[in-house]
Amino acid sequence: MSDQSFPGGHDCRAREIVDRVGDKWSLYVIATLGEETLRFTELKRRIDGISQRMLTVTLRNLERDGIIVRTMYPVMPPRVEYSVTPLGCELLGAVTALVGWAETRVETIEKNRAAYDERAAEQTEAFG
Amino acid sequence: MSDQSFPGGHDCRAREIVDRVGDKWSLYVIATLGEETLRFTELKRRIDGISQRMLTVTLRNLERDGIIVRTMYPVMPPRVEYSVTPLGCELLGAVTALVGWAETRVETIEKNRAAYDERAAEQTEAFG
DNA sequence: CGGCATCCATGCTGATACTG
DNA sequence: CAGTATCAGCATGGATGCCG
Repeated sequence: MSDQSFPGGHDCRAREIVDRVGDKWSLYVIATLGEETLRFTELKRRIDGISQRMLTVTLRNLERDGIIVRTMYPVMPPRVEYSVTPLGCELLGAVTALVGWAETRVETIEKNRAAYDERAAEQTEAFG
Repeated sequence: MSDQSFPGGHDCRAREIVDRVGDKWSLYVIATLGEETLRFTELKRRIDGISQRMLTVTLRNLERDGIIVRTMYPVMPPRVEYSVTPLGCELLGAVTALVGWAETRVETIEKNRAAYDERAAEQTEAFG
């Protein structure tokens, strides 16, 4: 129990990092930039559904963590490129594993959910 | 672009699953139950900081997905045990990888953040 | 193009109180 | 012990408008 730093919950700093990486958009930004360096607008186009604001916020946070790097070219119109750092590349592996798992298990989980909901409905029907 | 189901964002069902698993407490519940089967109160005690409500909510969601299983013994006082399913065990690997990465990189990331903030402060100082 | 500032809706979350 | 119910606060996130 003492050699496991995670479940015990002592290292809340790791906790914070996982929260950050696991927030609504970070995984997608990381995965998308993991393929190739992209400009802001192109990135936004690829992560469909993300708002400009959230892309900006997510990018800033990841940049601050050193997971991605922002390269600005002082030209008009502005040209800004984002790419993953070596640190971000490490993370990419874990992210891919997690997302890969989710994708292969989508069907199973949706089936589980449907079954669960059905059982719940039966309960309501019987007692509600 | 067509063979990558994740960054393209077509499979929003996987998206939903990742969101669920990546929410505030799920990772911790999964990781903690990954070690051993536990009762509600003991689980709450181990995941320090979680409220009773959030533990219940998180547990229900994970149970619905089939990631954990709930076993209730109809006795007084009530005895309920939670454990991970085989499906949850699969996830455990990815979770462990992600959290493991976060733990080994805590120092690096905090250093990155500090450096970033310092640069930001310099900017403010110079132009603000 | 690549942002930032503002406003506002949503909902996640925690605190509290109550139950079988 | 293992919850449920309710309420309130705050963070998250979207929409809009403006700027270099």
